[in-house]
Amino acid sequence: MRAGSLQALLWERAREPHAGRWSLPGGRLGTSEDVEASVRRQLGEKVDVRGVPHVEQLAVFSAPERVPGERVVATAFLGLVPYDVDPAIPADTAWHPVDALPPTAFDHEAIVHRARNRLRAKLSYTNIGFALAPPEFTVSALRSLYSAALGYRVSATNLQRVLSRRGLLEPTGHTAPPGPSGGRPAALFRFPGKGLEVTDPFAVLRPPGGNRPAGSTGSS
Amino acid sequence: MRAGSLQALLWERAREPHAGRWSLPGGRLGTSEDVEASVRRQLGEKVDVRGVPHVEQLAVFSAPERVPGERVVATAFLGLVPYDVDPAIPADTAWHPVDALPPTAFDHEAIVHRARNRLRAKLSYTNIGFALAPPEFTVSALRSLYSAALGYRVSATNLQRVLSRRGLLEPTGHTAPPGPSGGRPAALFRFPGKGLEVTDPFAVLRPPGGNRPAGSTGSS
DNA sequence: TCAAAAGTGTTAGATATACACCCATGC
DNA sequence: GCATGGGTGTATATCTAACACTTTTGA
Repeated sequence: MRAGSLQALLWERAREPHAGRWSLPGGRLGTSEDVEASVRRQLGEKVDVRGVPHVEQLAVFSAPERVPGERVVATAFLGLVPYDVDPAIPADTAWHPVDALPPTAFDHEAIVHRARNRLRAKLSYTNIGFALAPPEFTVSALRSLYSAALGYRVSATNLQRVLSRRGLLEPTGHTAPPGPSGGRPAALFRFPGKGLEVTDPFAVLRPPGGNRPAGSTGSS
Repeated sequence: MRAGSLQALLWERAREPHAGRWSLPGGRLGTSEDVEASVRRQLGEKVDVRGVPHVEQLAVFSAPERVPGERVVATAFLGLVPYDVDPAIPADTAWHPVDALPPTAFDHEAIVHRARNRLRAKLSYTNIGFALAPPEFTVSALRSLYSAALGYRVSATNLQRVLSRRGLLEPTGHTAPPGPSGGRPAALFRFPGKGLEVTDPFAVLRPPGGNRPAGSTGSS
């Protein structure tokens, strides 16, 4: 997520198969780590990205011919980095807009699009924005973020109201200086939580009584 | 799903490790099949359940010590069978209520609970009920199904209205005969679609315009 | 004083639950 | 006729998008 569009970090393959095409960073699972630990390790070792605020499983891709040669089963992950973080990445890697990917290797385009859909869905009913936003931000910066990720124009007015109602916007008391052409200085906010929370679990078909007890999320 | 409660098909382990405990049906992935094909094959071969209307990936379980001995990575699935189907299952397998499981092997209890949570969520925003209901059903039968799966009392009145609005209830024109104590005969309905569809994708934070084009689901 | 950006008040629409009331059948 | 289960009509509550309007700054 940078420069006003949702972007994915891809790595240009030097060797066959699919030399010259772009692929997602990844690697083999070690014998003493689980898949999430493995993803975080690969991100650190291969593209030097650390401290990713949120990582979650997407799906297993296992079609027998998805990769030439011996069958490879991949567990795909969605990992999110705040838009103000710009890690030093190797020369053969680059960020690419998710809506205009270069030629990709294997089934990695499908994986990226699946990740995008997951992100879009969770922006609506969770606090997942915390993983894409800097520690402090203005509502209009958040509006740009949501617009870029969702693919349609989001109103800052209503975004603030919806997120405030859910307790996802905490004023820090600070303000950001206005731009060169003036304007009222924007208040700065933060996300109160640091982990993923489901904020609107009963979007429809809610249980009777309408009472929504305070802390009732949990995902087993 | 049978006898008024959500149930899972488990298999009693005869051998160590975890002999006597109950485990989910499963097995190794073949070299020429993907994970979904493998799941359907295992269900057919091991517990003689075929034609499962809906199967979906849950998550990968990969903790190094989840199974004694050599590390085993499992891709867990949620599979649903209509409540009127009662396949002939082997002697060492049985249906168990998801809310009162017997001692389970490995991390299978966590997997079952995760599956239950996934089902509960999707009952609210998809047509996943089609996989649990018979071809034709009354609204009150559907009410029992939803109540058992969700764990709270669902009103038949409102269930009918909500599902009708979404186009998920199609009258067949037939009626079911009343019970021995009388009562108005119930109309029979069917689910129009046979595959999973997201019916309420924009529960919150919907895009501007409010126009929800007819066929806009898709999950990549 | 004016333009620009931020933020608030208010309205209207959609969707859901709750509950009262009517319908059709068996005894 | 009356009990029983099925189905509809009608509030009411909640949440959201839309939009007008006010606030605060720089030139």
